[in-house]
Amino acid sequence: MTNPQNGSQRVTQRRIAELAGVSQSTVSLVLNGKADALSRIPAETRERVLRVIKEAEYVADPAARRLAGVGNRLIGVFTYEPAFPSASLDFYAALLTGIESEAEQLGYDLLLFTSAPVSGGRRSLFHESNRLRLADGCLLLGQEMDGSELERLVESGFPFVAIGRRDAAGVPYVAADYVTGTAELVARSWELGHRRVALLHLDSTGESVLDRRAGLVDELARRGTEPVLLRASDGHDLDADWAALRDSGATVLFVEAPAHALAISRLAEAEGLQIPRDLSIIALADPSRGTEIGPDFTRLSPPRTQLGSEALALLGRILDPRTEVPADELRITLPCAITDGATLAAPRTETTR
Amino acid sequence: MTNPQNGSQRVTQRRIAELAGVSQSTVSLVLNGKADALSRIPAETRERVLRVIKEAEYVADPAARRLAGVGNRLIGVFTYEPAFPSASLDFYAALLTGIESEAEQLGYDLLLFTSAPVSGGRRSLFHESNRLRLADGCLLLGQEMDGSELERLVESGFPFVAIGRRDAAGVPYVAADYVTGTAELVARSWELGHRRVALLHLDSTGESVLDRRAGLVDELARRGTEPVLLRASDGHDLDADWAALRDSGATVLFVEAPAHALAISRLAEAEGLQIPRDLSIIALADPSRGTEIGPDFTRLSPPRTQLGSEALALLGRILDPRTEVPADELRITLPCAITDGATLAAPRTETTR
DNA sequence: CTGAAAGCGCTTACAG
DNA sequence: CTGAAAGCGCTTACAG
Repeated sequence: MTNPQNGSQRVTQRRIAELAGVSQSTVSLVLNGKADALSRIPAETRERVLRVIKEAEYVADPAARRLAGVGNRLIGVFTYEPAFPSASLDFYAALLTGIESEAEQLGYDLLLFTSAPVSGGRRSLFHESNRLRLADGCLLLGQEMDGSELERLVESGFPFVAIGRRDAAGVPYVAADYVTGTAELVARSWELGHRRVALLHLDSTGESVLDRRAGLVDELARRGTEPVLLRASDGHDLDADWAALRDSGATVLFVEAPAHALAISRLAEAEGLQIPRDLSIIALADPSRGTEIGPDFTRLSPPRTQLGSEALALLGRILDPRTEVPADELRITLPCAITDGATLAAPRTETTR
Repeated sequence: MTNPQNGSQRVTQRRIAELAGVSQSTVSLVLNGKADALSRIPAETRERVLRVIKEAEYVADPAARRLAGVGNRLIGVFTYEPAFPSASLDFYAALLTGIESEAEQLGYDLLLFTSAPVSGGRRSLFHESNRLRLADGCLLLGQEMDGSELERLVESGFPFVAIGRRDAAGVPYVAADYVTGTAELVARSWELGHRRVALLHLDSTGESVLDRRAGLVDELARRGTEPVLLRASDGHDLDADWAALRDSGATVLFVEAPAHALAISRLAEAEGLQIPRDLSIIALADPSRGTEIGPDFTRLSPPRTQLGSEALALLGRILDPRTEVPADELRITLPCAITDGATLAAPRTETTR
């Protein structure tokens, strides 16, 4: 079998140079020369070189280019969790759709860091920083990212953009505005008469989790009250979740994970409650496509595809030597849509406002 | 913004060498040396170097390694159609799941060629051959591949594996056995009493399409008959498909694309037919997850995740300098499962065998 | 036991 | 107008 060591007889610039009767540097110039340098090469020579390049089907070795100091139009994509197993696919698929289409637009290839050792279900960024460097820049995807790791990446000067808001200083990102979206849903509930609001949030200190919680808590605070239940849950102890919920006397329940919302709604119905007549439930993300069919949740719909494409577009601008991206454009926040579903209605006990 | 030209002050082997008080080549040796070369370096020196490497968080530049002639544990993934738009996602997702998990196992990163110009809905492989070379080897995914392009790739010596059977000489692949799977479904229909068999196949000369058709035609031939309808259709003119089907008098219809099967079943029901009482329908692939809910088709279930992981495993073996893959192991065929659904039953008109 | 040196294929000042 | 040369950061014979 061919081995990668000796790429058969790879066509190089030197070979092209021989064939065209010029020096290797002239070949390189014809390929990459800036306009002013190029203009000094007679059109005839240039065309001859180009013709030979075409005939020989020559293409520059990207590793050599990279080593010589130029970009390769290669964007790294680092996912903190494996992307394709169906569990995560629904989270990543829409992001990747946006990233891929933008990559096509901008002429970038994508480097997926799939080799990074997974410990505790998550990939470690810096064990992989070597591979990172193969790319011109990198996109970071994941619910939670280590702040000090991010700061170290910033410091290293390696160009990157995170998807999702990040506290760490100097981190460029494209994020959904969960605060406003959640607050808006709280406001809608309030207007329907809900006063007892509960939140089941993910057991994580990721910024997006904090944002959704802050959106809810702050909006209630503005109206002079606070949630009757704020509970971190990974959805593994549904009975405990349900008990806590019932004790709280909440009339509307916000649940961060759609699958979790579905499970809770099943539990509620098993106890004879009707949704939304007896209990309103709001999900803070779109359900995954592969999920069991459940109620059509009233919910937050983050613009995932757009997050992906905008993140790559931003990275593209950062990488473009011709543009200097103003600091205030390094952090982009996109509005979060609200999808009207069938699980939010006026509370039974407080219909009389 | 930092530009990729000057990786800030990247730590290099030279720097490590200075810090450890050894030469740069010793650093490299400690990092990559074969056992016998290494054994000549005193354990003390080795440990000192390793300690400095760790402290300085040094990682080798992959571009330089690649240029110096070693692999980068980088596998290219070339999809003839964009992978993530939801239309193709269901085709690619399972493959990518298998590929990703195997990549993790083997310690490979994945290079997605997303920049290749798309013309006529398909990417051109050789316009991209440059980028191909960045990877140690490449996986080719797509329904249809240009035979001469494949042969050229074989000839170039670049290591690759196609997913799906390919006629072109010398092409290593991992494929599902559509012939046997389809034949088995024909046999089942036959045993139920079906004698008038129709096939609506994709309008493509891709090997997998030909295989499914051959499986059906040959199995019928073995039983001394032939299909009453063999129709290429891309599903755009359903009425014509339906008319042809009705004229054929078929009692069982094989449809290659699940979405197409769904559309036809709708049409049949609209005309008052019951499935499978009045017409059996068999799909030759699993429906995509995102699709509308339809009948639970009796169908072929190609082992897509396994195809992905086996393809990468095979490529891994091809790339491994320590192993020589025997020629007869360069083409792997995996059995195609059959999923019992609710759309195959004995024909009404021929229940009396 | 360890280092100096060549070479991988490029790009880019710098000479002529 | 075009070429020789240095350099990118590595690996790997080859000297000592």
